[in-house]
Amino acid sequence: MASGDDTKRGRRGYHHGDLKRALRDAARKLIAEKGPSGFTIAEAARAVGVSPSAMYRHFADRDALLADVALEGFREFAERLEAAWADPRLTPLQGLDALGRAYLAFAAAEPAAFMAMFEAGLRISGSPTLRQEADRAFDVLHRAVAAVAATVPPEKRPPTLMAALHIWTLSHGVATLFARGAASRTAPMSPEDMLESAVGVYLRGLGLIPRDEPANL
Amino acid sequence: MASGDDTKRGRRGYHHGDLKRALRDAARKLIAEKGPSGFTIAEAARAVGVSPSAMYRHFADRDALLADVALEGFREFAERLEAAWADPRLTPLQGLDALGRAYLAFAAAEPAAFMAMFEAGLRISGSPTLRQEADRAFDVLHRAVAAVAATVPPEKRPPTLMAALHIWTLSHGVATLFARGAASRTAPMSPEDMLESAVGVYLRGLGLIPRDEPANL
DNA sequence: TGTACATCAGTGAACGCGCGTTCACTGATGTAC
DNA sequence: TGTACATCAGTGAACGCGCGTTCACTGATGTAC
Repeated sequence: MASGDDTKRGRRGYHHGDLKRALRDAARKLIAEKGPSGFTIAEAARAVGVSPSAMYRHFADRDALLADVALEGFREFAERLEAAWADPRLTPLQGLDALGRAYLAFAAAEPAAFMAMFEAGLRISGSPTLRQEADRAFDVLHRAVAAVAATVPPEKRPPTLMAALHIWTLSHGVATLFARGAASRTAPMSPEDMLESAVGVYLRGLGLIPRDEPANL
Repeated sequence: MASGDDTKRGRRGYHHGDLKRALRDAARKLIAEKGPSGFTIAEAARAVGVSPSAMYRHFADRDALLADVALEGFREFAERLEAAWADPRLTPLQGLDALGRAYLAFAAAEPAAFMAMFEAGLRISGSPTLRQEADRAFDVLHRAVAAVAATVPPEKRPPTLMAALHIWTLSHGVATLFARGAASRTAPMSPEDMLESAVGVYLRGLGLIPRDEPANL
């Protein structure tokens, strides 16, 4: 309460307070509206109420800002997936389902981050930090798949890395095709149902769900 | 043979011959190099050896050229899928596998078209022609899935539209994540193997491949 | 508590650039007679 | 076969624009004594 005017949100005269965050947020808003290529430094600066050159105190150049949006995106993405999976009330199967929903929810709620991460031509492997956060997100999925596999006798367990990659593929496919409107045809069901049904069939194929039982989440 | 100098490929003086096609091709080359947003009319015109304003005889504006690249992409895409599926020597299962490979091959061979189709923010449903060609591509997949389903007693057949959408999702996911380098981690197998194994598991889950047999393509 | 000074985080003018699009134009081509 | 004319498919100069980036600068803040 004593920390000063919170209403003005950091803008306190000549010095901004947290310009880096403000620019990143403005960039996200612009990217969400016009795509990664439509975003410009000039416009972001204008939105924040700062001169364009102020950006260079915080980012090397335009690409650096974009990479930062992607990095923050991967962080949030990993956090959301972890949060979805961490719920102790869920069975492994339910947890995996929650993970898929979190994947789609992220793509829908943070389109700018999602685009910066996957559609801006970013070379993820180019940056160790970026790669680390991206791997962290995938590892959650990998662990979830392993947990589901562990519900079955050892000799029946499929290779979990492969299964995790397959389910990642399904999630990403649904997210890009149906949850963000790139599909030509409207699907006859929601993205969430689409992903859940696909993963359900897939897990049956792996023998992780009994053949003739319902998914039983 | 008598049709004039074929070597000069259409450029025959003041009039170009087939400038529309030439511009589209140049655009594809540029898009492949720098992405849909990196492509400019000016550069395409330069590549073709024509003034920038010449474009306006053939396209309403920059977006129209891009949409045309996407449309041509969908046409070629549908043709490739049809060709892959049409091979009469293949069993339905083999045909479906060939379809998946054709999907990946297209994404790899024609990245510019693929980007224009799926990653340029194009509203496919906005244009009937575009939508028609996109649907044509999907219908090939739908028919292939139906053919695979038909190898099984009627009461055991899954809903083919849903299955086709699922497999489309898998194909698109593998294409975007692994065949075009957006993935953070390198997969431990080729995109083709990734897709084939995923579809294999999926089809087992649907009961279209016997549980404990190999895929038997 | 006051002062001098270093550092930090902005400004704003300027730069060169290439873009998409328009316009009146003109050279080339095709056609009617 | 030759000529007049309409149409087509280019030119090239010009436009206004907004961009990313640089630079020397200056106002605000923090700190040492």
